[in-house]
Amino acid sequence: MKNTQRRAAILAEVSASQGPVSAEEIFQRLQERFPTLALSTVYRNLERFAEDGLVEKETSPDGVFRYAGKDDHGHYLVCTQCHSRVRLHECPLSAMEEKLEEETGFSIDRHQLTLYGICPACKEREK
Amino acid sequence: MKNTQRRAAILAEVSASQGPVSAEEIFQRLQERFPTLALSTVYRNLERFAEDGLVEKETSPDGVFRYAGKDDHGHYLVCTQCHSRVRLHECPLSAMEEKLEEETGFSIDRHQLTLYGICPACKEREK
DNA sequence: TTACGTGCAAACTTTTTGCCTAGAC
DNA sequence: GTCTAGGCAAAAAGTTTGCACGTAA
Repeated sequence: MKNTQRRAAILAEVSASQGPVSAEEIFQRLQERFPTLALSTVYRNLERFAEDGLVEKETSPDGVFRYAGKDDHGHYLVCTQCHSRVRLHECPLSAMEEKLEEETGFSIDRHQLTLYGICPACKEREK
Repeated sequence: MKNTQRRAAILAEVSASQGPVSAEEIFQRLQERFPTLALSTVYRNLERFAEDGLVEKETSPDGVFRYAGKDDHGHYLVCTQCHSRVRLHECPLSAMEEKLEEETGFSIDRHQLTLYGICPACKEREK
């Protein structure tokens, strides 16, 4: 895998992100630094990273693929209106994972959890 | 909500399915009974059912929307090597969501949870 | 110099929308 | 008879692919 500026920037952007990001989002963020960057390049690289296990590819509830750094273990509560996010400190899954490993035979090493809702500010604004 | 043959058939098809089904899948299954059925009708109805809480809309790991009976809320366990997936019927979050709503002031209405690990077959192969 | 990476445009897939007719109430 | 539902076709939105050129090794 060759080391190009764009490739490095894309990976850095995923890693620096809090929570999963879409190809489009990364594309936007890199527009300034790389005005000629193509969206297809972002897709191709993300796909490659996912294959090589550098990032995790997942589908978010809006139906678009999002990518997350493997070391990103935080869970978020994100507002579906203003996209603000709150990081959660608790994770209810560690207990469950052990039971699931027994039941399924998988070795579980990671999970991705994001909750969606409407934040207090947006609820207020709606009235 | 009017009661039409097609609408009833679509809902019945979701309910009869074990696990989530896509619009396309339902469309295929109803082709024989309703040769003139349009795919857009399937989409419109599924969307409507989801809004009214009759079915649950979810994104499966391949990126397409799938719909499941309301009582069939589930999550996926996916193998990071061969990408095989198992669907789980357990969800530890319903209990947690209520607590989080209190703590954060958000109204939580959905969540996305996927677990990653290595499946039994891949573990075997690794040896 | 060779092969991999990238931009651009076009293709593809899945989902949504508009418009007009058909059918439920 | 009125108003919702549905068929058809086209449009959107997201993602992938082919090709020619650029660039890392």
